[in-house]
Amino acid sequence: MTRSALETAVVANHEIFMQTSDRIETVLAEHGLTHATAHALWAIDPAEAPPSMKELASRLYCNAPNLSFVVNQLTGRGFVERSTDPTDRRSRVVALTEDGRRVRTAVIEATLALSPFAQLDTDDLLNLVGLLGKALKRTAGPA
Amino acid sequence: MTRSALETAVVANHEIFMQTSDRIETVLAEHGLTHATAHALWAIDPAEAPPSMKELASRLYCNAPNLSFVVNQLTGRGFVERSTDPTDRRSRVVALTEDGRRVRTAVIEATLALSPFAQLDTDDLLNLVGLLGKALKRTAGPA
DNA sequence: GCCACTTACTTCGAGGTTCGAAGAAAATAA
DNA sequence: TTATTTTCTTCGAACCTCGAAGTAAGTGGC
Repeated sequence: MTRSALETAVVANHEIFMQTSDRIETVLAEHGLTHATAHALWAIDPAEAPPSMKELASRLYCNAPNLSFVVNQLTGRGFVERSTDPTDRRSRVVALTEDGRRVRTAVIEATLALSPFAQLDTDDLLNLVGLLGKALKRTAGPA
Repeated sequence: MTRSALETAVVANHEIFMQTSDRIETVLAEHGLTHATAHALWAIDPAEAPPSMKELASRLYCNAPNLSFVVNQLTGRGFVERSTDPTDRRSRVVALTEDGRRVRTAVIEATLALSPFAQLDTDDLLNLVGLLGKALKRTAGPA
């Protein structure tokens, strides 16, 4: 029996992720980042309101203690700053510094350049984005 | 400026991988596996000749010491067996045990069932497989 | 206002994972 | 035979992740 289309897709998605992670390692190291810290940095969109720790942990699929550890490292590097949310003083919001914005942009650009997806032409990319979005949409159930 | 199709695709690829990893955690734990050991188990196809440690490390994008550690765990669980390659006695080949084959199948089935891709219909899946394969093919350069 | 409860986060300590360096064993080549 | 290369393992350090416990702040009942 030959491998199903579903299995092939899952394996290919995994493989593309692993290849991308592997290739950006050098770039991350140049900025003093690891995969965990780079992922967190990426997840903070400077165009949006700074997320709380809780929100960020959910985006990264990690728990609160782990996120505290990661954000401490980013703070130490001067890439993010914590502050207390004035509307709920239990919450800490995490905002990019100017350095953080710069490094985040550099990491994203390097990742896009090294991704296997960079080889696809515009039509294929749009097609792909549609399919990946469809897969994610169906399972995103609002809470 | 809005996000490019390339960036959207890369983010979606990452997100699908994270969601899948997150969802199979319970199943892996039931079999005494972690992500690292499950990935290694998956990478050993019982239909092919057992890979050497070197070959397996390359598939997993990890280095030799790390793979030794992971294979030790799988060996402890009784899922794989090491033996010396008779054609090159420096090499150790890693083969699935009967238990290993059974658990590998269970892990793959659970993963496929929980993957966001499971929501796509056959046409979309075939289309997706074509696009992912295209992205991988162009960058696979033979060493 | 006071008290119990819940929520958001941090610290701590343990365990899991990854990796570079060094070393053992076997193949290769001169 | 001897030097070199290849494959793998062990060791030790650093990093990552998580459960448990603790702190601070919001919420609701009275």
